[in-house]
Amino acid sequence: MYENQKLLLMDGHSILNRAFYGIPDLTNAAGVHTNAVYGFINIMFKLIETEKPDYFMVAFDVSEPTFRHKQFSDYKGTRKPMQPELKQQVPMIQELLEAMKVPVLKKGGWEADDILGTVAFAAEKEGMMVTIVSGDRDLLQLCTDHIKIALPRTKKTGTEVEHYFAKDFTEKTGVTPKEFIDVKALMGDSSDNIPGVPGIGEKTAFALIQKYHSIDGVYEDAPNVKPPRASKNIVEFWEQAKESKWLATISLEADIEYKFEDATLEDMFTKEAYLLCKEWELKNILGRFEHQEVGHEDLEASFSIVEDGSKVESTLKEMLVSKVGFAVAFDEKGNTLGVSLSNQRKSVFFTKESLSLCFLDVILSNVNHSNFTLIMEDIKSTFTKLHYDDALVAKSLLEFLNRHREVCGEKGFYDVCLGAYLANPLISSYTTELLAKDYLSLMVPTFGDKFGKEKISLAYESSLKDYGLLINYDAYVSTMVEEKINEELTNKEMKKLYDELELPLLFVLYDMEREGIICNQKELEAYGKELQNGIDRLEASIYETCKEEFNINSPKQLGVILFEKMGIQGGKKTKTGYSTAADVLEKLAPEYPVIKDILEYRTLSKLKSTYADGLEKCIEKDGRIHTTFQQMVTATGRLSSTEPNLQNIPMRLELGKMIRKVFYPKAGFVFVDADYSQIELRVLAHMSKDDNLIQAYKENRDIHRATASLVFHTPFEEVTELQRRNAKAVNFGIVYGISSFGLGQDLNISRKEAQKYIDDYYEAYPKLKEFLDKLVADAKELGYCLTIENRRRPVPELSSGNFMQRSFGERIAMNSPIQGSAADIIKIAMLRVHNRLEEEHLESKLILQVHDELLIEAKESEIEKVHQILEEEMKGALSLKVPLEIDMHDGKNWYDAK
DNA sequence: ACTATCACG
DNA sequence: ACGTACGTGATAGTC
Repeated sequence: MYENQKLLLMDGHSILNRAFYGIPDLTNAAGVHTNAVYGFINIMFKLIETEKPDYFMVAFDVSEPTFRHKQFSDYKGTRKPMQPELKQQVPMIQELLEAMKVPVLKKGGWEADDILGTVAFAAEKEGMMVTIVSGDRDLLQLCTDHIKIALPRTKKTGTEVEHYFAKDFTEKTGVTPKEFIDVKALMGDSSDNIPGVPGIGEKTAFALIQKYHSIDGVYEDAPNVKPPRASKNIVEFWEQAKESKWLATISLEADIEYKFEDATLEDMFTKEAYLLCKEWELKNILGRFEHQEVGHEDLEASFSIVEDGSKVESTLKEMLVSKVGFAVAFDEKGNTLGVSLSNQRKSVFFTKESLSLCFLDVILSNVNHSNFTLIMEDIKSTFTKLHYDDALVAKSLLEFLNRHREVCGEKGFYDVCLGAYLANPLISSYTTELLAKDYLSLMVPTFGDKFGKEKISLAYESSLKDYGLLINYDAYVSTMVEEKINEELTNKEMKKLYDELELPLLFVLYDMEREGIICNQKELEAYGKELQNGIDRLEASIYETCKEEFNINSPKQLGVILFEKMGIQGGKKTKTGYSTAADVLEKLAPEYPVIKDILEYRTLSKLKSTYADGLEKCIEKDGRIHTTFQQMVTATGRLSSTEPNLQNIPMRLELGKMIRKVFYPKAGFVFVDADYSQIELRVLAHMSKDDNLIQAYKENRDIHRATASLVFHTPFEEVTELQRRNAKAVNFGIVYGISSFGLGQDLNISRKEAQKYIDDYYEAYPKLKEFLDKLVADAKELGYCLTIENRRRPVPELSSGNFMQRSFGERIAMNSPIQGSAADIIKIAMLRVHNRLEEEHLESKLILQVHDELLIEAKESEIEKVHQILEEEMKGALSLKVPLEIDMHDGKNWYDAK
């Protein structure tokens, strides 16, 4: 009666264990650890989706000794006792499974293995196909032609599952699953306390069983068994071998009661299970309940696709009566494939064929500056490419945003991703799926779900229905999520940050990206050639000294040459080999001249590959480089710059700094570069209210010298260069969330000396310690830290049980408010500078931001005004307890302007 | 895809 | 006793 039905069995403890170690610690608001439960359920759903079983059960051990292992106090042999965080989750998962009406099989005196074996073989006898999911390879002895063992492996890229039928197992190991028991009887297994036969390891055990097929076979032919060690021991330890086999054998006759009828998957999504998931805040899993309860059918029925251009206008009129969600679809080349709008009740995808030139203007005239909700994720990638991108709609969209920014900046336009970033900046990408899951508990299909690895353009051509569905989801989710995010930002008192800073800044960044910066290709090439000469020279010299040619860029090869072949002492080991990092090598340089060459080689090849060659590839047809400023990447609120990164152009060393000469303004213009002077320390002075620090800045003293004077009890005028340098390092350290080890490492002094510096520092600035301690204490209590402008960063590391993680959290709690407040300040300045340039109708443009620095391409006739604007808006961005100072220079290129 | 290294603030 | 400075991105080598 069960012919061809499918049974899925899970090894409860083993999968729970996998999940626990594979998934970072998660807790709900009450502090209950949930990572293992969460991971377990995900693996479970994944297997249910792929295996599509008719019946499903989970087996657990009972944590009391079983009769097979009764001689040992711990039921799992020599394994360490379970961590409390994991142990707590055993009853939790069982409760959840029971709530989902999944039979939980457990029985005192039997291991989960035995239960799985017993049920699997009984099911096989009834004609079923069985899949057993476990993290434990011991189960492999159970696989047959109808019983499959699935071993999930948690990788960073997701969970992958290995499948074994009997033939797969035999192919891989050369023995049958049954024979594998005999292999274990010979080799033993310390984690299961199976002694095995001394002197027989894995290799020998497999070889013997491949030949003899059983331990009895080996025993009977003992005199001829090789190696001699095995020949002798199989006789001498024969009783132990038999005992081991018994221990290794999974019973197929466990005394367990079950009914397949109780194991149907019909009603897993019960109210009880829903409430448990809610209590444990397993939001991701809650989405599946919604999926079940609401059903996608109803929602997707409200989605449609318009292909006929003549229907566009009338459809729009129908839809644009209230706020709409908006999403643009691009193919892999950046061509526009269509646009979706959603007013929550209806979502419509307009294909590219249906779109008219004035699509957005049509919207505009109809909505009369109504609200827009955008998933900017889809749009931002085209920001930079815009200048040469012909894509009709993308261009008009951006022009639309650009032209109507005053509307957009107030209440007409909402970037849900940007909002979600402010609410939680730790997320790696703000996709529709994620927003839907987090804010709507709605599971939406991804492109990968529908099309796998297919190209986007092909998906559009071949299956418009499914493709349009995805984009309709984007639009639908954006409009649904906007309300939630708005509410969240209001609760967190971040609406001002969003409305008045981040959203308006989006347009400033867009303008900066579009403006770009001239980069002279010929000069860059010439610079690259110079570097290449140096590289060739150094390469030859290094090969000669080492008497061998090797890849100097390979840390692995370099490590072997230096620390093995040349026998250089002091090689610090890393996970993979020797460290060849610059700070390690530098300490060895005086003794070995070749190391100096290697370091110089490194410097030159870095400049060549990343800057000379790398930047050249980024020069666009207009002769300019258009970076992308990422607004939703950093945890602290800073911007980042990609493709290329223009925020890490060399500066510290002269040779590298020369690259800046290839960046220059257009004819009739000059660069004006202004950077804040020690903005982070000034922020610290302000936030900590430390009188000495404030005083020093009010008097506009050399802060590092002043610090040295206080720390080393030396009159200000008599501070030595070394003292100043050390004090500077301490100042930096404070901003980073100081540790004596880190400071010691940086200054190359002992940890003890470093600690003394820190103690003296805190004595010099007494309120600082108090303040930094409070930052940590507050962050521990709240779970997050805040900047001056109420920008928030959660610090989950602070509640970690791991010392290292927790210490990291403490440093984050000290650093993020400082770094983040500095980011707040320069963002305010950018906005104000940009607005001033526009209001005063200047042709000068803000083109770059480098964390504490702004670069303006200024018209020669406007230099004075630009100076004034930078001066006023940067200094006046916020009013702190200390003045904000800037350094400002003009130049005919970026080098000269610094 | 991950690691080591190094460029910037 | 633990083993570290904070925040980024690009490249080359290795698996």
